[in-house]
Order: sequence, then structure tokens, then C-alpha cells
Amino acid sequence: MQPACGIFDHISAQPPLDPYPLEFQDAYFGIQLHTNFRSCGHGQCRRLLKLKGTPDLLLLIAIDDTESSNPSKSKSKDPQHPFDVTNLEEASNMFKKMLKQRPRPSIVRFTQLLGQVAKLEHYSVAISWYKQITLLGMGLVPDACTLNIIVNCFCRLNQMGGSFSVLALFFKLGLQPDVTTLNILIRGLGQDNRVDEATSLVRKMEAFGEGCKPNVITFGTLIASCKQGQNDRAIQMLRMMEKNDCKPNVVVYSTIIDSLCKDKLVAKAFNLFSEMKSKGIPPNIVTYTSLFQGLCRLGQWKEASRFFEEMNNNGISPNVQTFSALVDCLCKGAS
DNA sequence: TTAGGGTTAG
Repeated sequence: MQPACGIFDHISAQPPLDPYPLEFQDAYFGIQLHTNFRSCGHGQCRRLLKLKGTPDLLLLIAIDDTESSNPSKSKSKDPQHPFDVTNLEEASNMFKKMLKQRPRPSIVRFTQLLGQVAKLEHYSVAISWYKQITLLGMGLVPDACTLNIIVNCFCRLNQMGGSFSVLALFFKLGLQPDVTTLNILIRGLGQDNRVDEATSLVRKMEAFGEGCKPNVITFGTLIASCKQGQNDRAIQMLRMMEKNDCKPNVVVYSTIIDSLCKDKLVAKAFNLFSEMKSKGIPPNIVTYTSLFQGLCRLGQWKEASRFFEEMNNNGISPNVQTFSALVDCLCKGAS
């Protein structure tokens, strides 16, 4: 319960988890109440609320752990081939089938399906199905994979209160969030224009325990959350990651280069381009396209043409984005 | 042992 408390001093969540600091004891019920209870009025939800503060949930977890710790039992249950659902209807049919199946499929199997639904961008559906399978009546207890998917679904829906409720649930269930969990939250905060909080979270990540050290994706996400006009901040973050012994890669550099080009700071972008090459980080088609577009937008056709040639000489072939950028500039009459 | 996170156009 302890590692995250300090972090919440700097992250504001929304009801029903106020006030801080969180004790986490209401987390499980909080998320149900937050997303389900108000609208559904089902008996199951009422029962859930009545159980608040009792050890029933823990008992249930203990029962589930006993079952899943028996390898012979769990192995025979589920063939582990991935689902091949291409649309929501197929996924929905599969979900209904799984609900009727006896013995009931494991949480792993349900998690696979939730992951597919989330990939299809049906985030609300994934959350709704998650709630169904974790209601006490079904007795399935989510694992860290399940929760990561749901944290991401809330983030994608721009419902950060829901995301942080699920983070609290990690602790409630004795699960360890990992760097990916936190990266998802950082992305969500950034999209919600809460870059200060995202930065604060990055600085405190290691307090979450082992496996939560910020990585190149953490910084890449944070840098990508800097909107136009925040290039200095993005570059500061680049330096911050280097100080943290985290080597920037082509994605990190390309993100900043693109942002500089969009702000017409093409010379600065080329400085970073030189910097990355001097560090042995080879630019890719994204890097080249951003710079090429930057030159085209300024109407620097000679330079653009020379740069296009350089790109080809370096074995990078233009793609549809490269040509679209060119066509767009020509149509808009940059000169 | 299943899944989840960062970059380019219009």
C-alpha cells in the first residue's frame, strides 16, 4: 500500500477517490460505483456496495489463487491460441460463449479478449465487459495484464479518474504496476493537457517499486505530450532522460525534430538531426519526412531537393507521407 | 504468460 502514496500528492484524481491521500480500501468498490452503479441499479452492484469493508473480496481472491496455482487444472482448461476477432460482433459472440462455458475460462482468456476489443478501439465495451467478469458473482479476479488494458481504455476515453481508480486497484489486489502501467498513465495525462503532472509522475516513478524505472518509452511519451510551441520543454526532457542514463532513440529525436519543423524552426531541427547522427542514432523515414516537409513549407525547394537526394543516398525510400507532404506544400503554393 | 506504452501527410 505504501509506495504510491507520495505520488498522489501531485496527481489529482476525480471522485470517487477523493479525498487524498488514498487508503485504497475503496478502490475496488470505487470503480464499480464510478462507472456502473449510478446507471445500472442492478442487484449485484447493490450487493457489492453492501460488502464494502468486509473480507469477502479477499476471501474470493484467495479461492481464485488456489485454483490458478494448480497447474494441471489450469493447463487443461484453455487452449492458448490467440483470438482471431476482426470486429466487435465477433468479439461479442465470443464473449457470450465464454460466459456460458463451463468450466469458466480463466482470467487470462478473458484478458486476451479484452485486449482484442481494446485494439479495435471499443474502449467502453472493454470496460463494460471487464466489470461484468469481475463482479463478485462471477468470481474472476483481474491480473496485472487485465488492469493494464483497462487503465489504457480509461485513458483513451480521456477518463483519467477511472484510470487512477484502476491504479489504486493494483494495490488493493496486491499487484505490482509496472513501467507500462505508468507509461499508459503518462500518455493519458499528456493527452489531458496535464504535462506538469505527467512530468511529476516520471520523476517519482521509481517509488512504485522494482520494474518501474522510466525507460525510453516513458520519456518518448512525455516528449510527445509537449504540444506545439513547447519545443524548449521537449529539449529539456531530452536532456533529462540523458541525465537519467536513458539513451534517446530515433523516435525521441524524430518527435522533437517534427515539432520544431512544424514551428518553422527548421535550422534548430537540423541541429538535432546532426546531434543524433553524431551519437550513432540513424534517422529513419519519419525523421527525413519531417525535415523534408519543414523545408517544403518554407519554400526552400533547393534545399528540399538536395535533402531528398541525401535521403535516397542513405538508403531511405520515400513513402506515401513523404510525397503527400510535398504535394500538399505545392498545392498550397509555398514558394 | 495472457497484454499494455512513444514519431511522419491530408
